[in-house]
Amino acid sequence: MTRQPRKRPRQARSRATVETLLEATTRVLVDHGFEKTTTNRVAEVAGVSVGSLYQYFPNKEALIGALVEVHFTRMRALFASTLAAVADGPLPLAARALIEAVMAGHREHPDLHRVVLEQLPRLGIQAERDGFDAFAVPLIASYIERRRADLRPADAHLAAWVLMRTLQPLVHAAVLRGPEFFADPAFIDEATALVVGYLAPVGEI
Amino acid sequence: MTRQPRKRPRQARSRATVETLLEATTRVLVDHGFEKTTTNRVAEVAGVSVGSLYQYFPNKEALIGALVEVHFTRMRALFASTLAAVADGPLPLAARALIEAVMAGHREHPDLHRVVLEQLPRLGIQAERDGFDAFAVPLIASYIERRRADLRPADAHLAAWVLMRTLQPLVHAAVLRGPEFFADPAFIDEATALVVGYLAPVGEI
DNA sequence: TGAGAACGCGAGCGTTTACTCGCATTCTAT
DNA sequence: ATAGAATGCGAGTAAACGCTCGCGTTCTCA
Repeated sequence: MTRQPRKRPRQARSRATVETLLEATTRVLVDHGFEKTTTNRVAEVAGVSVGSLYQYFPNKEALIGALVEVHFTRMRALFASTLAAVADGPLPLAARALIEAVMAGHREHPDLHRVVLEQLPRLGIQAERDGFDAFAVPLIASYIERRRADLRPADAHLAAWVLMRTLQPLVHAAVLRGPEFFADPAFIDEATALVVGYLAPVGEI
Repeated sequence: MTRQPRKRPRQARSRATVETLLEATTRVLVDHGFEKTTTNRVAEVAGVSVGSLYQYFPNKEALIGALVEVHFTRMRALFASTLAAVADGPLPLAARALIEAVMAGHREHPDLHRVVLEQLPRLGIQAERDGFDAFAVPLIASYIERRRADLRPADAHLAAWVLMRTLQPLVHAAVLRGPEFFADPAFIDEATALVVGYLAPVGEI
């Protein structure tokens, strides 16, 4: 159940082993899907012994957890820096920039994301995503708070939560739907409209 | 892999068995979670032999699939009838009614939904949800189409898809977050605002 | 250069779990 | 009443898979 490596790699040799194992995990996940991803197969693909695998990853979950951790860490950085950069501009531009940033963060390994995202709940990794929410929601909330006068939502925190729980799956759905859709500018337009329409003061009808 | 029952129950006795098995599946899922739900345990809880279980369900997946099927069937009916009832009224009322209907549909067995929803991808049931989308998206699209003059989206089908992929996870997230949040009227207000803001002509800012 | 730490190995153990099979029991229809 | 269909049984099988353990190899450092 522990997620921490049983042993930290100290020598260059073992750091390379860990690296190779993570790459192999990615490949196996993508090529064979989650079900068929076994520790033995990962080790085999990595050209490493299972025993060595278990020196650095206490269990299978930790292996995939490490991959997920990398993703969320990158997304946190990406999200925070993008928001900081656009926080003072007009809302539509800010929304668009954030959406594009999140999408860019998923464009790198779309097939890996597809497999892992689908299986997130299965892992103890619910916690990881909740962790991302715990990080991002306050950021968005304080953005809304600061512009309270220009925006509709009364409860900034609730609105931020709604946005997270709305955009995240929307982007994921777009990723799952394949690259040609994912890249479609019309999709980004709609996602932006969703955010702006939600935050902006009530329009007509 | 087949999802169809290996044999259809003909006598009252066997129909009762199937019913009992489904109830037991629900209970085991709720009480023990997905991981610990084994066919043997389900049979045991049902007070039925595993052998009998496999007479009517070709595999474990079919067992849970049957449960999911019931849910989606009910949701389709609920969704269609609600939309038909409010299609001619004002948008905010229609949106609210639909959201409330969907939420009502999840209020019945929230703990079951929690377990099953989390694990949907794991099953071959992606298909089931896609089936629901295939059913609901055209309905929404034609609603938008009909009111094209009063609404913003140019591409009705895309807009309908975005709404589906937005609201569904939002409601699910609310379910997962627990009943006290789920019942909160502020949440319904926000979800409604999301839909209305998205569909209505551009507001200010 | 040698001792001890770090690293690597992989056959195989132990457990879990979906699923089968041969036979017993109960129902239906004539 | 009875043949045959439907239903029910549950110990047992087979396969998958996470993970261990004992031992060999390579590195670090004084």
